[in-house]
Amino acid sequence: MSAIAPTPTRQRRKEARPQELLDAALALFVEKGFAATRSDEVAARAGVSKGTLYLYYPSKEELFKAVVRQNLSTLIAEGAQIAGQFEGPTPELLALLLRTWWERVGSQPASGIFKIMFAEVRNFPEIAQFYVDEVIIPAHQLLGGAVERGIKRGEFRKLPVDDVVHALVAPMIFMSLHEHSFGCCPVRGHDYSPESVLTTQIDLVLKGLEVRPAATAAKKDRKR
Amino acid sequence: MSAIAPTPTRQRRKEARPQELLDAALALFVEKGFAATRSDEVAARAGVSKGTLYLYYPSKEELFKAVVRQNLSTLIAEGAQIAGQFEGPTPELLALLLRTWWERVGSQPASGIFKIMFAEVRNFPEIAQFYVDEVIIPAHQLLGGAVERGIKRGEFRKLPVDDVVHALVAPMIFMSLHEHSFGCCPVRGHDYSPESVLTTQIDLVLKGLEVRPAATAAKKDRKR
Amino acid sequence: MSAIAPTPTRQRRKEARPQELLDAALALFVEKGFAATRSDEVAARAGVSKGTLYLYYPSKEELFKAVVRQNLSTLIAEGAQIAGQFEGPTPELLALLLRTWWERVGSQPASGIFKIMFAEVRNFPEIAQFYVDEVIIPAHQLLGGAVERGIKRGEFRKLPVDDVVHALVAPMIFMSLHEHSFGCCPVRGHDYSPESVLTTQIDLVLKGLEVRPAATAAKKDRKR
Amino acid sequence: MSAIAPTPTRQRRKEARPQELLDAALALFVEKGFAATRSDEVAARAGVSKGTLYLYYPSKEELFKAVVRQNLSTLIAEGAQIAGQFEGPTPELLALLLRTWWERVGSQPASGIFKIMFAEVRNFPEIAQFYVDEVIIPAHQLLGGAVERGIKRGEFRKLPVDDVVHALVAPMIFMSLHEHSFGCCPVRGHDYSPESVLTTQIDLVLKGLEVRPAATAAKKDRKR
DNA sequence: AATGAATGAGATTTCATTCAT
DNA sequence: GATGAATGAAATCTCATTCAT
Repeated sequence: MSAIAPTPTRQRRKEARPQELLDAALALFVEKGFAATRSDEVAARAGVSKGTLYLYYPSKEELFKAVVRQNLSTLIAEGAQIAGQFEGPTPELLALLLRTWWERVGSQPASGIFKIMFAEVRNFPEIAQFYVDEVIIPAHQLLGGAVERGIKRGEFRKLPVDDVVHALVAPMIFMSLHEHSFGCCPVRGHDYSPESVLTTQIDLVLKGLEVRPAATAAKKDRKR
Repeated sequence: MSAIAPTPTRQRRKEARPQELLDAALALFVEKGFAATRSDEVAARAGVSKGTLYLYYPSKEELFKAVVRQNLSTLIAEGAQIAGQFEGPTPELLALLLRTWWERVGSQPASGIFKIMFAEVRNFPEIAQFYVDEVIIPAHQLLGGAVERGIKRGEFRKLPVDDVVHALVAPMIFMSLHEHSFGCCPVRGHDYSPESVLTTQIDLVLKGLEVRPAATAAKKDRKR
Repeated sequence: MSAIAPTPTRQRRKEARPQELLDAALALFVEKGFAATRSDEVAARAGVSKGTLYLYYPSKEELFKAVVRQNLSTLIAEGAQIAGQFEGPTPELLALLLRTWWERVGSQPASGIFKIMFAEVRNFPEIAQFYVDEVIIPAHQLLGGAVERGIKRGEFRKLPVDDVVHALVAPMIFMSLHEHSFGCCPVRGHDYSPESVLTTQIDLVLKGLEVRPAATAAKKDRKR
Repeated sequence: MSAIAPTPTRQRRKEARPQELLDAALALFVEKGFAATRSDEVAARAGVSKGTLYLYYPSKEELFKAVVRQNLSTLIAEGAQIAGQFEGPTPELLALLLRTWWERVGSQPASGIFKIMFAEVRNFPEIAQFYVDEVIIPAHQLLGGAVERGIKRGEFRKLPVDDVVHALVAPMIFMSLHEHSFGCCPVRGHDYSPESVLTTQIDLVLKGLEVRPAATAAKKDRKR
């Protein structure tokens, strides 16, 4: 039909290979962990032979690093997208950031990367620093910025910013971890839909941040 | 001197063996993960030979299960201790529960069990159910009960109990995970002391749960 | 200009290919040995792709044999050149043969073939006989003939011809072997120029062969 | 019978293992070369399993080095023994050194080490230096010393010492190489007994070294 | 009961060889 | 003819497990 000759199969596949291999590896690493995943499994899932895998990544460890890097970049990119030129009230900004994060990251396959990180960083110190620099710090800056904005604008109480960020972030990532670990084995008797957890989490934290005349309960608690 | 002959070293050690082995195994499994931990390392750390390990546990997998089971029991026992016959206002009860949990569990070595669980459950399905039944559900019942108490007594807003529990629990466990993963690689520029995080988390959530006349911000957020 | 069209590059190279491949292979086999030389290295050094190599030689083993055969032929051809219609005194003939051999063979890259032969014949029995028939025997005949000529003409003592040939040949080839093995790693403190070794070797052996009235020392030695 | 309990089989074997493995490895490395020898072959020949080999030597390369070192040390020790307190005429000393070397080294299995060295040194630079320092240099010093002694005592002509040593050594080692390479494939029609070669070599070289009034032939040869 | 030498299945990785383009 | 992506057999090495002492 077209005047352009069709890309030859070989070549088309060759270009797609790295991505196919990384996807296969991500899925398996998330499911079974790094050590328990065999090289041939990754190759098989990507539809190639064992040897081909080593044509693209010189060792299983390098493959692992490539998987982490590729998916972290995505995370970072998402973060940048999410942030930006929001104009309205800060509570709405925070709600938007958390919801968007869940839709774009937390509920996507790439969120498996969190499970991998927690499970394996201690065996890959180079990656630890990488992750801290490229994910944790930017994420904290993004959310920390929003919290500070709320405090400055008098919308939020004056609380330690980093700790608030922790309280915001932890339940989100925790949900991802759960899905990838206990996901298959539902906690019977519990109403555990991410959607609901998310909504309540936002409600709760925003209320907790809200400035009000009577803040007696918190003071008491402070004394410790 | 005493009429009681001193326990011979051999025997004394013999009785302590299982515990020593489990402790060594826990430490290593937490540090390196199940697959990456070698049997001889465990034996060496427990001060016995490889062969001896197999006298007590018939396989590395069984050793792993024993480690998890033993430490889950500990967790459960801790849970029971923490709960109890509290009489005062519910916010104080919740604060007490969270603080006690952190002191007795989260900040202790045994908290490494959380990291193990997330990393390995999918490879040990039998354990998954075990953990759900023995840890997740009891913990949720404990905290869920407290939240419900607060709602019934008119101290807390009516929010979905399970979701509130998630918001309470996640940041706590998340801190444990961090210590065991990125602990060695501090996030420079961030003020991340568990003590501070804990205090803010309690303050934030209790404020979020508090009943007040004007709850406008939350309503707005709900619409989306 | 010329009526003859210039050979197209492709074709010109095509004809040169086998030689280029054999040269590349010889160099690498000499340097690293048969097993440690990778096919792609040979191809790369010859400036072609791995696939092309297999268009010319059906396997690495056949390539090896071709390398040996081709270079053995060279050795043989050299042998023929060296021999010839010499008329003068036999000591001079021998000196000439040894010097010429060193210049034309021993000091040339092709001498690497000796290293290969010693290292690999036992893995390639077909080649062993080939080498014996085509190199060792002709060489021995050539030198043996010269030695016999000397004995017959009364220039040399009556010594076992084959053993004398060994004493003539060994130091020469030994030098080649050294260059290809320890060449890169000079024996400090030793004066080891091939030129000097060669001169002394000729001097020594010719003196040793020389007929003289008093040959007492040698007789004593014989007794043992 | 004896009061001494018999060494338990396990332990007895354990002590013998390194030697058994080194012997097996030497034989196979000499026969097939380093790269072409498979680890399990070595293990099998030593009567143990693959895994056991790695209990004693952490890699095939280390095994190779151990083989070389063990056998070279022997060589050096032998050299030292042989040298020493010889009192008689230098020609007899040289003859003794060469004969003893052949009996104790050249004709023994350990002589296979020479073949290995020539074939593999370029791939193991550390070993190259080791060999030069521990074998080549001591050997040259030993023989060089003897040659110098002869020159000083007026028994030998003044010739470049290092070159003479080369002429002495080369035919001996060359014989070893031959046995290990073409040994299985005799050069028909040639009388090639080591004994005979050795005798002639000694005769020839000692005559060549001998001091005599008329040394015309050598002078002529020098001119070129 | 305790040991640690021995085992061998299994994992990673390499590389000669093939074959679609 | 030429290419180089793909293959998979084979080699090295690891480590959970056994068992003679």
